Amino acid sequence: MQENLISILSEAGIEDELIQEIQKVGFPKTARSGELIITPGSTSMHMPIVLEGLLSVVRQDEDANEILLYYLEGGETCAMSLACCIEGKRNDFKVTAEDDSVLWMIPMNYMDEWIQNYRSFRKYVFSSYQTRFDELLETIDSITFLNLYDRLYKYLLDKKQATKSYEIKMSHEQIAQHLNTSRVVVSRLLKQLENEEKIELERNRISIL
Amino acid sequence: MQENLISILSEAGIEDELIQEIQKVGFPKTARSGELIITPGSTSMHMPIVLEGLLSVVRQDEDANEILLYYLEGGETCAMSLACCIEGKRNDFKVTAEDDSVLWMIPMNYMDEWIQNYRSFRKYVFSSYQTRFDELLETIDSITFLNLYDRLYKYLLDKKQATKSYEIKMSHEQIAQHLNTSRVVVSRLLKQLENEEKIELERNRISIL
DNA sequence: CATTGTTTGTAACTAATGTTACAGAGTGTG
DNA sequence: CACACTCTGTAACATTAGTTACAAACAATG
Repeated sequence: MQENLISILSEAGIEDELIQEIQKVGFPKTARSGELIITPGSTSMHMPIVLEGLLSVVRQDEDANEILLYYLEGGETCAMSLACCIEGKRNDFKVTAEDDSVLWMIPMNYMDEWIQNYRSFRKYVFSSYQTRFDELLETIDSITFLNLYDRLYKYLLDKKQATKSYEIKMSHEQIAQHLNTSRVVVSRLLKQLENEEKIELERNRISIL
Repeated sequence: MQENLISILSEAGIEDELIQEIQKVGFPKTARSGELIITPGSTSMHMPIVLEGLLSVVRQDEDANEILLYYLEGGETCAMSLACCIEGKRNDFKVTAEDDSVLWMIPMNYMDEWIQNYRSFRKYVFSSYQTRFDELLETIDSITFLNLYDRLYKYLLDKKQATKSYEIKMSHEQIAQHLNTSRVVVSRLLKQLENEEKIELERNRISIL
């Protein structure tokens, strides 16, 4: 686990001195698949870096309707937590473990200092922001320019890439939530995808062909 | 114009030394209402700061469908240009003057140095990023959770706030483009808003009541 | 293996949004 | 004022997505 952290940080260009500090002040956190990591309305005191597994970041409205914003994969961090903390704002999103995952939690109060003192960390944080920004734009593209059929298929392909597995283990209901639509609609379109031989359907499992 | 720049920057907490440098290496640019400032596919060599007026930032897909992402008002800057430049990527959005506007253009090659040397500038850039991030999220909320009627009304109220005028001088066609829908649909819903006495319609003009 | 809860399939219907077509009103210009 | 052009209103229709309702398949558990 520690090796994982070190390799991730040094690959991101973080210098040894800072890596040691991150090891010292941070701590690991494991989450089982499905576990809620950040809830809307809370205030983040830690910035999580994903060491293993996969997290989903989901936006919610007042009526608890949801939409998937993006995934966080190994090596990535939650720029939004950072922003939330710097500005002292509440989280208005929720983060869930999509797989069994391991995170490295860094207390927020070190952030400002490190951003100031370490060029490499600055770069890491900036580039995280930028990546998230790009992904938000891609999400906007999907909801704006695609119909639900294409959005669903793209969703499946994205998930395939994020999990590096052609098998998606989810119920139609769960998918419907990520796309902010209803289960019946998802079932209908999935069946259509199956008829067109793009996927195969089983209970709690979708195979991408 | 210069006074405007100085007051904006010092209000953002930028120190005098840097303000002077920004004045020295930058230059003003005026744009008439409707003028295109950044086109998709181009590479930005300058970061624009809005001194006067109002810019719109619009996302486009391959078929030239569009959606408004957010406005840039006085004092704000285009974080996306910055990101584009740092990563050397193409712009995949377009920026248009919504009113007659004045910008201060800063050559990109100073950015890295200033971010490194000036705490205040770092903060300014970070906070710009954060503001844009929040606005993207709000845009996602609107597209995802609102029906077109509510989205349109929110669009009008947002525009009212951005221009500080209860009169919106646009054709239905222009509004339809910002919302990625058709003119006929916008006309239909505007008429409904008028019947409910929330707005008044004239040619090329909508009054918010 | 009976019971319960979850998941999926499907039909029938409703609502929202998009499209096509056309008329009439307003504006600018020679 | 005649003409061309843009903008708006509206009807009729098509398509997409959302809803309700129900049955059957499957899984977990005692």
